[in-house]
Amino acid sequence: MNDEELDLIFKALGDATRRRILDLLQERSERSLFEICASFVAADGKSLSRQTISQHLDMLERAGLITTSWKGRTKTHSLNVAPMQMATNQWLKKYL
Amino acid sequence: MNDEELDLIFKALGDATRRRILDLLQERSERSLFEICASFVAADGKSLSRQTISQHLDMLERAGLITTSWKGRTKTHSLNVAPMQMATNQWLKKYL
DNA sequence: TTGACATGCAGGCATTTTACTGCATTTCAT
DNA sequence: ATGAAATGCAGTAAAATGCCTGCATGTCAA
Repeated sequence: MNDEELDLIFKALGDATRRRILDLLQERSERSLFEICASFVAADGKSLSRQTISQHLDMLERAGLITTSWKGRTKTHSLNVAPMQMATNQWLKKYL
Repeated sequence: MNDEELDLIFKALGDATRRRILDLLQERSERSLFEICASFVAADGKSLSRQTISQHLDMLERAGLITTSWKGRTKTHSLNVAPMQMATNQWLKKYL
């Protein structure tokens, strides 16, 4: 876990939309991009464009916080908590 | 602890320079801007300008991660771990 | 009181981030 | 085989970030 990885993880967590996506995936993983968009609309009507959500998902994936796999023409996104746990154990822990 | 505060905290942590400043202040608090600059040079020779460090300190202060007080013509910076603890307890904890 | 010390403020510039629109590609179902 | 469904890719624009330089302000010490 080097500085660049910690940067990616904390930057990914530094946006309310991305934190909400993680919260969604913790409730239930294996969600498609469309399902995630729909959940945003359902929750508060304030919808972001599909491409915007997709970019957030890319950033979460680059940080290792989600994993993806293709099922036919849909790509499913799942939560991966390992980076948060590593960032906590290897850096944040000393402040807690 | 609302979304904006969590944004500020995680964004502040998403930069290696700022994490290093926090690490420095945990070793010993009540450091001036000049002391912090000097510690950076001493550690690896790779120095950032005084104003750049000052901007990082501003961001850390906006996130509540450091507190400041004036002693004559020097401003001392001290660590405040409360925001990290709150962010952990109120959001991050569920993933650990 | 004057000069050096510590910091603040303003502005510039390149890069990144966040949002969008429009078009292309792949895959499934009819 | 054709159309709809799910996603990807490219490009744009505004805002934020990270770095810098130069000048101004306030404070202590000789």
